[in-house]
Amino acid sequence: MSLDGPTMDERVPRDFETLRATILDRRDSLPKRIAQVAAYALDNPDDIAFGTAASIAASAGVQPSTLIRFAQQLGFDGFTSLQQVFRERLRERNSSYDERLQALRAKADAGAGHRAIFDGFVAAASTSLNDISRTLDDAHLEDAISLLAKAQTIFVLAKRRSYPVATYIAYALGKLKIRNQLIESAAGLNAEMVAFATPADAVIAISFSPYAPATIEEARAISEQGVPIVAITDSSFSPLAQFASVWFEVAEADFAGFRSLSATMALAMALTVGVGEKRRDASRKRKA
Amino acid sequence: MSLDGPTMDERVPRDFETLRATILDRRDSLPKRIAQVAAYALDNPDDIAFGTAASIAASAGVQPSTLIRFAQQLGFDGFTSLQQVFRERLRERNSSYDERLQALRAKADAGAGHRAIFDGFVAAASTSLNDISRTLDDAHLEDAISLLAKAQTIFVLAKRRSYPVATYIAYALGKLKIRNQLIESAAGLNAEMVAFATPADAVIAISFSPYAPATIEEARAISEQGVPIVAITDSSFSPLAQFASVWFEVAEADFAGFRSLSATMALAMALTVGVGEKRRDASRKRKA
DNA sequence: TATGGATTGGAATTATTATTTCATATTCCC
DNA sequence: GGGAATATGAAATAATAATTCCAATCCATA
Repeated sequence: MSLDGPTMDERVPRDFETLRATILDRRDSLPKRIAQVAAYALDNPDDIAFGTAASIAASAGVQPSTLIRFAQQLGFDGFTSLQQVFRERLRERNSSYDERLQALRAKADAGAGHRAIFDGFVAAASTSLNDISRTLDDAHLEDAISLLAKAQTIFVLAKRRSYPVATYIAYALGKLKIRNQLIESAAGLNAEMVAFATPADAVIAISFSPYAPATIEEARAISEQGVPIVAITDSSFSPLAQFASVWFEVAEADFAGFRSLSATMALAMALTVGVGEKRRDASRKRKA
Repeated sequence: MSLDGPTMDERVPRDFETLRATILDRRDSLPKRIAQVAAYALDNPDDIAFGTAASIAASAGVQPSTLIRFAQQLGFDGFTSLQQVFRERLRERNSSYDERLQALRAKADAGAGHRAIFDGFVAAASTSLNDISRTLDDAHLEDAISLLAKAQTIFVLAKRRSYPVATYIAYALGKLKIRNQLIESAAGLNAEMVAFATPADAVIAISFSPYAPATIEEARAISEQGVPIVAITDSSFSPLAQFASVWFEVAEADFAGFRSLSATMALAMALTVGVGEKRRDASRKRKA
């Protein structure tokens, strides 16, 4: 019999991800009942965090002592210390993304490698998504969709940083068979393209500070032709807000000098698919 | 003296928001020590969720019995049932986005309005971000960045759904003053553009199932010229994975038939900014 | 400033929960 | 198939934590 139990080189997992990896790693070499607990733990981490040894054991279909053996097998000295890891995970996850973002920025500045940069962009995106789901006004969304659903052609207007959103909108509208026109012209004919729009059409315009002058200029021109505009921008002082029939304020978090686009993307997709649905409903009604 | 204590009309708060409101409402009419607990509870909800009566009491600077009185004051029959509310809050917040996404899809299908569509896209984006932070391989990230940092010109290759990502990469590389070339040509000269690439350059190629044939064809051609490729795609069966020196598997959640781009975007930005940093470091070293 | 009621602190008590122990069952190897 | 090593179940035990109780204190009011 070799010296088993908590030997020196066996590191106790301190965070959930390490724990998860350890469990997955040993999964096959674990005894049946212990493996049963392991599977349950990974499937129901919340239960482990909050339950008592007895209640968890019952849910997992084992004895409380098996739970403790499972914990010891992993190097913890009891169920309680294993549970700490599951609780810490909830705390972490729940700690506001803003705080995490702060920490990540500091980390990246300190030169903590490229993973930190990646984490920063993920955090920025998550923060932006959280913000927009809190602040988006349902009524505006309805208004914008109604307005766009009535349009003969939807013009899509955005440059520079916002341009990727415009291309995705154009792609999605195309897939939904909704007539649309991305305002970009290699031949420098934007002004002429804009001139084709009529009040029966509509525009989705996207621009964030510092507002691309071309976007603003084209938005002004097009609004003067009486074409309704749905704008996505970042503040009520935005020049776009003045020309717009409906406008959305989207605050994207930034990291390393680049703003996230995730909130804008989500909104853009909701508008696009919303228009698609509205049109389907309308044409169904017309037939009936 | 009126009938105090747990009277009939005094509803016990079952969820955190109601509880919060109740506390805020009564804040002024509470005895000093109880108010002290109330303030602590709202400031440190996580501690209440996880701590023991004794530990929380110590942190809040009161006796354990005061905690229980606080709970009873609010209509609970003891500290334990008050604690349940704080725990439930963590569970809720943390309930996997996957489940929420399921629920939202059902809701949207049932025609629950456009807000449901929007929520669905937000949830899809969040799910994708969670997934990628779990699965991204740090070593691949390092490899890809080193490879791209050495390139004279970075070619960016993506069509259709992935095209927005390509435009954002091109924008960001441009802002960082890194020479790059987006492979898109209104004049149909893509093949010629591709032919200019040499082994001293590098490619970022992005394609998801169903893989745009043009992307695959161009990736093949360019890899045959000996140009190293960093690929972002969705499975190891992807044709892109074959041509790539380094490739990333990104699983984007979809909603209403459109996949999120948020994870891909985050990865793309990390690559871009990572390359920028690496180059700055390298040029600093050369000077020293 | 005296008095009654409300509030608080701290220890005693009770309840709950984790852990240990030991008998029994299972598995693996010779 | 026999026997050792390992795994499991169930109850006993130890530890921990919630609750209660009572004396001391505070505070408003007459």
